[in-house]
Amino acid sequence: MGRGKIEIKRIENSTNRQVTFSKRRNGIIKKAREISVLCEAQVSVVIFSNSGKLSDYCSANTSLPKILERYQLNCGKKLWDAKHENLSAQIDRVKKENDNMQIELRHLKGEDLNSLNPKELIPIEEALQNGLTSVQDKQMDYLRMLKKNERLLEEENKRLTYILHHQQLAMEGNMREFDMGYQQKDREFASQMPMAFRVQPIQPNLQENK
Amino acid sequence: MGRGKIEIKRIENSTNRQVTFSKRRNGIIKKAREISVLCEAQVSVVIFSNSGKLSDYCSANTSLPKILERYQLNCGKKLWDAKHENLSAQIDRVKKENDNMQIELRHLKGEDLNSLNPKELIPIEEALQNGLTSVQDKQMDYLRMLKKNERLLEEENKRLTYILHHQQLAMEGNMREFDMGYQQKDREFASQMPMAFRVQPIQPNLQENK
DNA sequence: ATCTATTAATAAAC
DNA sequence: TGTTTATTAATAGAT
Repeated sequence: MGRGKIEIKRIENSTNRQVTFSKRRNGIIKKAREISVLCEAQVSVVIFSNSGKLSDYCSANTSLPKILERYQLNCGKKLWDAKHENLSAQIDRVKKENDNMQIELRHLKGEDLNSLNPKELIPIEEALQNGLTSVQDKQMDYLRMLKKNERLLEEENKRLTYILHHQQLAMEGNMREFDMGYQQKDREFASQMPMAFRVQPIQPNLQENK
Repeated sequence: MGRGKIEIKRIENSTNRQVTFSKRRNGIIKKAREISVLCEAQVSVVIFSNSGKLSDYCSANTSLPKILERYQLNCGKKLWDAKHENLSAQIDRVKKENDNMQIELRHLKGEDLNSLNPKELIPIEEALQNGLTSVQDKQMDYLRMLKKNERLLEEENKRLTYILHHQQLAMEGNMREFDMGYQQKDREFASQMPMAFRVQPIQPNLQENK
């Protein structure tokens, strides 16, 4: 059907192939639509062109998943069950892991101990002892850190109080000597103050382990 | 194309419909084969007749699952993923549960404590204390039970030794008095022995909590 | 199923 | 890509 008869074999001319694909694809989809209407058939057509372009048709009142479901029921072939089984197996695996952890957790919380014999209690007791030691060590660490910060802050406090006191004294002095000129006096005050008591920024390491 | 033109609408005559279905189905599958050869296309056709009969075609060098896989990749539509999504969601849920338990377990075992602040350590410490108390209580239970059984067994031991001793004495007596007839003696011996020392079955309750 | 008149599809050209 | 047209292919109705 066309200007000449063609053999059914790969069309070598790429343009021709592309054109023929387009026409015939439309033809097939038209035929599919027609048979589905004329004969109340459920039809699904999926076509990938040479270049990877997808075309598909599915008769009205149904869907590709429905047709595929019916396909599986009808001929018993598995289309996606392989994946399905993989996922199911994975669920089982993870659930089992879950159960084991659940049991371990319950035991560590002192539940369901009656299902254990005396020998099985020993490693649990050890784990609890170790855990408790670790947690209490960590708490001690925090406590020490807090104490240390407290000490630092107290020292800082003292230092600031001391400086404040001296500044007040100095200001009172300045007030009295106001008539005499004060530039010289200021410089003298600064050089007399010990290094350790000059105001400096300090950063207590409250979060040293973060 | 035929002796007369037909409208594309349901064929009412059932025989006609059946015949037309058969012819057109063959036509579509032939066309599918042709396009796949002429244009190197991948084609899948699935047709269910009105009566439920399945016909299908899939181009050579591929398979329906492969085409469907490609279909999903290509157009993103979900074919069987609705089913899989349930399973995937379930996996995610269980995995998350898993992770949480894992973290809890690690904390109880004294690991990864640096990621916790001091307030978060408190409930963990309490859980460990409670767990430890429970486990040690249970161990004490077992210990008490063992001690109790030991005591019972010791008493039983004494009782059996006592009976054995008396029987030996009696047997020696019997031997000496063998000539005189022993029926009467036997009955006398039995009535003389105190109730408490007659052999009785005893069942130490080694597993009283099972 | 097979036949065949007729319509439909389409290859090649534009 | 879309249209045209000569030709082949598909098929409706009959057998």
